[in-house]
Amino acid sequence: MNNKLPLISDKKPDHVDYKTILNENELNNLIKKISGISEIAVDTETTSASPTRADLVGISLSFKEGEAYYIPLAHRYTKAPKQLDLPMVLERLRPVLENPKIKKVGQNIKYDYIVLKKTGLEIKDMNFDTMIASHLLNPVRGEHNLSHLSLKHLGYKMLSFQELVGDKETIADIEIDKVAHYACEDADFTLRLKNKLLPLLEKEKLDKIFYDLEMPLVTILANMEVNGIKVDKTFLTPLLKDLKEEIGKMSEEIYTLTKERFNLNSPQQLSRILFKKLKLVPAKKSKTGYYSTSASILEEIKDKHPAIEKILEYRNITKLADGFVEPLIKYINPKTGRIHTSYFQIGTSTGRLASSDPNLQNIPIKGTRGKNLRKAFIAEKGHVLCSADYSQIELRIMAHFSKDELLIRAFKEEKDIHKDTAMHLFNIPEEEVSEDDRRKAKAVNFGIIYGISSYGLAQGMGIKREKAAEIIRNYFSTHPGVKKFIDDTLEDTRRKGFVTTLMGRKRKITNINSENATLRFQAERETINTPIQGTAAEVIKIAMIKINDRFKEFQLKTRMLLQIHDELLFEVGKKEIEVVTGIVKECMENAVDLNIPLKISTGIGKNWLEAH
DNA sequence: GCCGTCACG
DNA sequence: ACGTACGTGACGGCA
Repeated sequence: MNNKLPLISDKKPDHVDYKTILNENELNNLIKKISGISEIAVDTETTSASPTRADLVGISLSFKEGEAYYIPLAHRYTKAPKQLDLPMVLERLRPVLENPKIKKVGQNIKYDYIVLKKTGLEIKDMNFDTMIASHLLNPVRGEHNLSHLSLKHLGYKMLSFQELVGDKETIADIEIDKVAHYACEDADFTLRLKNKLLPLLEKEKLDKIFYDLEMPLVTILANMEVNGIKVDKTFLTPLLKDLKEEIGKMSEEIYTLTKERFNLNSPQQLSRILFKKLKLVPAKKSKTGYYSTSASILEEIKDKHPAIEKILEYRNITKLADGFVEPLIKYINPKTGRIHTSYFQIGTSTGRLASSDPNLQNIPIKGTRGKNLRKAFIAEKGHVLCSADYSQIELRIMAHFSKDELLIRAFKEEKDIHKDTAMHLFNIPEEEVSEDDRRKAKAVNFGIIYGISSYGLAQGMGIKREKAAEIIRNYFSTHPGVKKFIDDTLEDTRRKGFVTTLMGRKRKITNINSENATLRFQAERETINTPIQGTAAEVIKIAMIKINDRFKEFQLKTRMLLQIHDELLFEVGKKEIEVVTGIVKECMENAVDLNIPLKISTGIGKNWLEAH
């Protein structure tokens, strides 16, 4: 990395030329200047941090370092000057922003795309997002905002948004002159950053994944957020009422059994009741002074006291009510009747997406009660939901990377992979593999993907560590290809200090040579898991781009709604079901060419439970 | 703000 | 002997 960065300072670039556009004459001059350019940085100022709720306050543009323009549109403080008419400005900017031959540069440009799309303007050719570029260069959390990047790569300390807005409600309440400088800096610095970051991407050979994968994905994610998913409020509201009633009843029953009222939601208080007052014996210690009350611990002492089972069920129901049903109702947009999640493209260190506000990547599917919740996610009238998910994508990728004979053969012959693993692991013929053998083999396969350890496997299988160690030895002797892949990957990473995925995404592994065994083991598991999880993330991203292209090509109305790591969910017009299913299968299974086949399964239904 | 807990892939 | 399965987001409690 470049270690000749300037020290923290208030140094600003010399000779900046920032202008505010307040009348049509100035706008005309700006448009004239823009015609013929090939690249422009765009930044919108808005009233809220959430793009689906935000209103536009102003737009800043820069097409040359040190030169930027701010077009105020909706500043509303007393004595605010008259500003240009929004529809008129949009029509003037449309030939530029919708021109696919002019490259758009932005910092978190998905945000600006959504804000402008709501006004009816669609940015075309989002070419460079400095936030995404920075994350590719170092996939860690929380170091990719504009002020951080400016300091790191340009040596400029920017005025923070907080310093600009102070105690005022929104940016619309701040004087145009102040905002103009801030907004122009945003556009100007974004353009300057692009010029710094592109050579770095090229040097690290990250430009291909940036231009071919991450940037095309921005528009797709933005549209998925704008699409949202329809949620049946009439299903959730009575469900919440029932759950709340049940919670009330259950807590009374528990207090009776424990002969004391306390805050059931407090792990600390619950721990005191169970392990001090009732003198139950926990299986594990805790660091923070009281014994853990987690489900796995309580499961083990379930038959020791009648309250335990009730507490587990209480937890289950409160999790549903407080963690899912209530927030989901709140997140239904009154204008659209739909929930618009937010996708975070730089949210993980492996290249997966993250979903928030609300997180729609962790909607329950396992328990009977939780599963039911998926009935609330429904299709628009005349439509159905179509779900498509990869079968065993991570194990298939492990098979590809390791070239392990048994794994490759199992996938080529479309075997039940866990059953197949059990056969070889326990050396028994197929017809003698019991459900329990299969379950054990499944835990081993999970372990392989996570960077296996005897301790972790023992926990996952509910057996002794020594026994787990023996199973791992067996696995490696029957799967020498996997063993070699793990050894080679670790060796390579110890030398280079980072791991790579199929398309060349890198993750720095800081502690791979640490003296501290705990840190080193953690680093080793990251080393094994990252290429697997990261490549799976790339495969589905490629599929999303291909699917999007085909939908456009065939002018389909089907909308992509959700991505849940190895699953895509679509809202399909009833006439398009067959053609969509075909496209989705073709694009997902042929996203990349590996030495094992990729397989998906699809489902159709009026709600998410039925479709999955 | 951090911790314990728990939902998902 | 060490002591955690990988990657996330979000809740309520507590300091």
